[in-house]
Amino acid sequence: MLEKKYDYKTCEKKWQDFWQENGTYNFDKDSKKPIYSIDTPPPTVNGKIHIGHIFSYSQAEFIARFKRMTGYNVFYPFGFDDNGLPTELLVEKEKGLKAYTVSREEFTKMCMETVEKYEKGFKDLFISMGNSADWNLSYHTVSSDSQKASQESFLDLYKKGKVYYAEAPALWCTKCSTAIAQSELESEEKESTFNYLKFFIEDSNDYVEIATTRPELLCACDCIFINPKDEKHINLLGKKVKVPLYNFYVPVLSDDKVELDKGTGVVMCCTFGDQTDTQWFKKYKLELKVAIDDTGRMTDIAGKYKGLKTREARTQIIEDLKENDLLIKQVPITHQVSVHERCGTEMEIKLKKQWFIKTLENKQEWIKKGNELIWHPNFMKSRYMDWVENLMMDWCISRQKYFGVPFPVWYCKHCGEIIVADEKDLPVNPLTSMPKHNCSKCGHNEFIPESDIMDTWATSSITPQINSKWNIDNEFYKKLMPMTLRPNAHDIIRTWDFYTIVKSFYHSNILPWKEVMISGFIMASQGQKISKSKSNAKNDPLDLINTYSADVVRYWTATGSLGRDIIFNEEKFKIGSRLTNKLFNASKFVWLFLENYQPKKDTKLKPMDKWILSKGREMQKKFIDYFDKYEVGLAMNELESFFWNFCDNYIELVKVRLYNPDIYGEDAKESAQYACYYTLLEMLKMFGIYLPHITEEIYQNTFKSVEKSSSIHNMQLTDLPSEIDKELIKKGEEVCDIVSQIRGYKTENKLSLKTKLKKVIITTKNKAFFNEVEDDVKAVTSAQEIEYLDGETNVTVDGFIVEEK
RNA sequence: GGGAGCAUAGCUCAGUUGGCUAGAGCACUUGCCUUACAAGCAAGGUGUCGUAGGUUCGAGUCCUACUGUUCCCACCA
Repeated sequence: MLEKKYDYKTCEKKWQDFWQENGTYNFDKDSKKPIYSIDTPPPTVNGKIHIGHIFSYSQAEFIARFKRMTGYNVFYPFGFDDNGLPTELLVEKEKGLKAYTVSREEFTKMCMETVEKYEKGFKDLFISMGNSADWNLSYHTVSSDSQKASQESFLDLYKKGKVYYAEAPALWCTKCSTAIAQSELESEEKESTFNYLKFFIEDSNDYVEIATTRPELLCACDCIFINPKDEKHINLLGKKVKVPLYNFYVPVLSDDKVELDKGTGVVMCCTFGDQTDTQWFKKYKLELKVAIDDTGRMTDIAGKYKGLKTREARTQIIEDLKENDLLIKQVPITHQVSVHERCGTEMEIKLKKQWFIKTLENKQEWIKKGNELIWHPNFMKSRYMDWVENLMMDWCISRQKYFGVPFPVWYCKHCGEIIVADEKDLPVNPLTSMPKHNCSKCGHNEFIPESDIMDTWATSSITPQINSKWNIDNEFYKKLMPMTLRPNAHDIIRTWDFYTIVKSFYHSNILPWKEVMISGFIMASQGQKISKSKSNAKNDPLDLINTYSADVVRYWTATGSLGRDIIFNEEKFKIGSRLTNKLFNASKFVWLFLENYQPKKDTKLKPMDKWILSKGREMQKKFIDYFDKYEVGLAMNELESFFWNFCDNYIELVKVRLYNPDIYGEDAKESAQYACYYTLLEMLKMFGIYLPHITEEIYQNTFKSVEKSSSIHNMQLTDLPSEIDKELIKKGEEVCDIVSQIRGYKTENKLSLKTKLKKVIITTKNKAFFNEVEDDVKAVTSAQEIEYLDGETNVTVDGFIVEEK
């Protein structure tokens, strides 16, 4: 028996504990069922989980549940990405210190503690959302196993020549004081100023005008460029010009990349102002002049500006240019600049020795792999393709940071030879251990450890390998790889998806997964992203769970279609609450008539009972079709509208039969019981995907006594016992239509719905069918007599009886 | 500048490979305490399907162009 009211506050916790204790969602290693594996992205441990995470993770979770209920042994691990820059930034913020102010050991310890604290919070939140991951399969990218896998991955690439150590221009964040990768850039619109400067021509009183937004780089100027087709400036070619304030001379060169209509059509080249400068640097073998140090301050070559932050230097230099009559004019502009996604700092370019993974040389392969993958929705593939086609640099994986996976690398102090660790010694920390052999090149035995750590993505990009026990359990690896599905939001296609494809290809020449499912973003009202800075109590996951229940929050995450951004709209939560309330009440009601009922296969069905089964079967098919396309929201729409139809039309039609077997016969009751039993059971299973708590509560108190399965979530979806009979469905709908018209008559006449009608005249072309269901129609409309006419569907009412109270 | 998504009722959105008179919920109006649910039920009005062409017997759906909007990428002199 069900309680009178459903109390989510106690029930949700109760069932969450039950599932954990019973291992309801555990992966069965020995099962014979086909495996469906999900490569769940481990969330970055950098603070709070916001509603966007909940949205994206729930969508994938629905798939896990669906597959579990359709014959698969679901492998659904949940991990945490807890190493690298994001964690360091979090710890620095929390502790109010900078990593370099404490020892490396001490900082690492702080990181580990912080990570543990946050992960507990993350895990609790996902559990309280009813997430059905198998928590026994949890993993951490900073764990020893992950570090080992990550270092193995590095060594494998090293042996295959896919990773190299070189001095090459790399993107640099002066705030985080580390190299970063192209994928970690974000563009931001910024206000800036074009400063038109005078570059005097050697041995002349003439000058050439050059517009620059970065006058602080004057000291790093190597040359100036004109376009070879620039007739106005072509006579400058071969001459030298004097760099303002610094008064050294640089040559005038020409290059096609110079745009005639930008600025003055003449550009200064500094090492490095932007990506074009790095290309010119290589092409013309220019001199390296470093104006900005690792932390964003001016260097020696800046002269009097040394030690100033770049912005301060810029202001000073502009003052000085004005004073020396070298500044012609200033024009304000807005332009898109690349900033570091983690901190918003404008990106610089630095020439330093870094480790790179080759990505540029295999563009064609990345495109091929992208095409082999099945993308849900398909249009998201173009984001991947766009990214691959526009790749400019190899993937820089070394970070000048502290908390992360170390490179298993030393350098010979004598000859500089790179010494890598033996695979059997992994994981290693080169800072605390030494190579086991002398330098293979020069035989010396003094080494300098690599103190950099790896990009966090270098580890995250092998989650399929980590979870499938690559190099640990070969049989298991073969069973799981490639994984079936990678679900993630569209913002990390260029990182997670791309890098994982790169690694799997280099390691094993396979795709890491067969399919990817890309979910959208949650937007605040005006179509703005809900970022951490914009999240508030109104959309805080915990508050929402408290206010509406986890089931309702889950319901909300199933709105919309896959891949599309949706606007956060609280209305959906209210609709979800209504749905759960209705589901509970409908179940309670139906079970008034199902206590001690045992469904019989040979039950003879009345037409409307056949109708609801057939209509339900039709809905099931659509539901499954949508799930096959990963359209979890559209699948739920089908189920939901069927359910309301079941309540408002079907239950109303048969309730009199259920109440009164003495009048309508035991057969009529049994027929309705049969249809109710199966329809409700199947609906509960399907709703269970979205609303696991309330459906479990209902199941445990009702169907379990008959069905015996320990949890509704361990059951299989089964076809309703009926064919899809389109004719029958149509006829049944005509009955509903007639009933609705009769209700309309009562409403118009301000009558109660139970008012008895003297006579109802139904016009239909399906008189025979109406004859069969006459009891139901009479019961639901309180009509005492029904007369039939042949023609298009219509109904008239001939009088009513108002009973005295 | 290149690419992608979206544009349907006041709001949020469905509308499958083209096929009856374009749907749902919310909101709004009116009524109903009906032996599950008043957090309920019933009934009701609401549309140049962004614009302009095209294909077709037939277009919200396919094609072309345009407009608006969001996102991705490039552009940092």
